[in-house]
Amino acid sequence: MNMSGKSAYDVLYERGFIEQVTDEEPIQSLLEKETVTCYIGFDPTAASLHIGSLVPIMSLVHMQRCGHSPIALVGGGTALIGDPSGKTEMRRILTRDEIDANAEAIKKQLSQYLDFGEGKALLLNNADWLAKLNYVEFLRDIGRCFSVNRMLAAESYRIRLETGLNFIEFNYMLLQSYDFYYLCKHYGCILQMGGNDQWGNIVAGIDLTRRLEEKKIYGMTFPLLTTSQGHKMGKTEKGTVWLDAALTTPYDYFQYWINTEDADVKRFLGLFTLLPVEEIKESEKLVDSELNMAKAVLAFEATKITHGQGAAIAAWGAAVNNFGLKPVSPNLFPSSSIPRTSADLDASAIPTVEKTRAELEGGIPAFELFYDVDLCASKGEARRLIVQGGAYVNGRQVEVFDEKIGEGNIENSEIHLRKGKKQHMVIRVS
RNA sequence: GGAGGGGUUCCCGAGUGGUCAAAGGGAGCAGACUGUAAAUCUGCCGGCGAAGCCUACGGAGGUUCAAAUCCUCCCCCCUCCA
Repeated sequence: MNMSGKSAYDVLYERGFIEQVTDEEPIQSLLEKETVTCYIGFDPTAASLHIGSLVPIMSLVHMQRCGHSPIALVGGGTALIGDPSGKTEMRRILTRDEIDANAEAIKKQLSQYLDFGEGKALLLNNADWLAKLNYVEFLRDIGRCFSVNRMLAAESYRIRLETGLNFIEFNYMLLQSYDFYYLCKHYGCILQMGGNDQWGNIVAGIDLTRRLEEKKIYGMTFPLLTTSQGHKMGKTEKGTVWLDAALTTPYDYFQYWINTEDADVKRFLGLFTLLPVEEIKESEKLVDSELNMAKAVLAFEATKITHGQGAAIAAWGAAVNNFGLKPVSPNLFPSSSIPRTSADLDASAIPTVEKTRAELEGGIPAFELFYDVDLCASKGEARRLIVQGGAYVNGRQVEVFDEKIGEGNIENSEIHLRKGKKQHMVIRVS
């Protein structure tokens, strides 16, 4: 229970986290009355999590805030196998070293969201127990509890049966089930949560634990997010939106969220911010372009959670500067710490490259410059951009593809480049 | 192990000797319209400052003036049989 008197179940439910639960009533009362240890697995298949993992992360945050005891399980062991759920193709099998390195990085990342202080939350790696398993013993003790018939009926496998599924992937379910059993036995974990594609794996773990321990445990899944347009979350022109500031800058992260489609704003505020639901409901009254204020708050709060208040303010400042973002009125989202005036503007988050005066001497053809500062992936693309009228220098459209940009364009030691309406780049001249 | 079908550009997918940087769709980029939204319409969509050249149709060789297309070997995937 948190201060508001809401149980974790209520919180998760009203914020839109819950897609399916194994047993609604028992889970509700459990979360109301006891300190529940729950877990979610995170795949260390990359060195950073991306926003696809944000729903699970936020769910653990809420669990912790409500006084429960989350376990974030890094799947160092299961990643050696590769989860086939929701995939149409087998994924590349990573080496042990790659996975270990990724697991380490992900641990650090999760620490930004959850307090792993003594007794508050745990961060475990299933390689610690899975890697030690003995094949024959495992088959005898665990394998015998699984019905191949039932496994084949699982949604996650059925899709793959059409294109092919090999034995290593087929075993993934057993290992994840074993994780749940292991965490239940050794850590008292009785609830596993995850994306809805994990339903089959979660249920299998519950069955296994019932058979081995005669203990009833539970599962909860989250909706798999797509935007209202059915697009996958977290993909932009620059690729995946990562949680690591080195891979996706706070500025780009902020931009990703502020570009949320109208229809998704309310849902996303519930899932990706910690603002009270009552305030989020208020935002329903916003119509048309007023909705952009709610988007600004969403972007600000989401950036704050991942990158901190300072980075969020800087990203917001850059948005005010570049896009004329309007301040959010004080009576909207009173809990948000978004700046309400542009008085103390900090635009330092605009992407910047450094150049010396000497480099600009004589001028650089515009298309080369756009390529050089990474606004365009190739010179050809830069040429097309300019020809199509999408390139700007200090707000002025570039008309000739090889127009020389140089000292003459420096204003206040800066040259401001823009690609289309949204992508800005400042050249700071020293 | 045997028989058959496949592996094409970011993804799906057409192409089966020159007209192929490769149809079509999706994604993406830009423009118009807007509200940094959606929808719609238009243009673009391998690289190189033009001609032209280079790189690309699983991998390695070969045939040919010419190969994504034909031949040989290899790798991988699927289906049926064992």
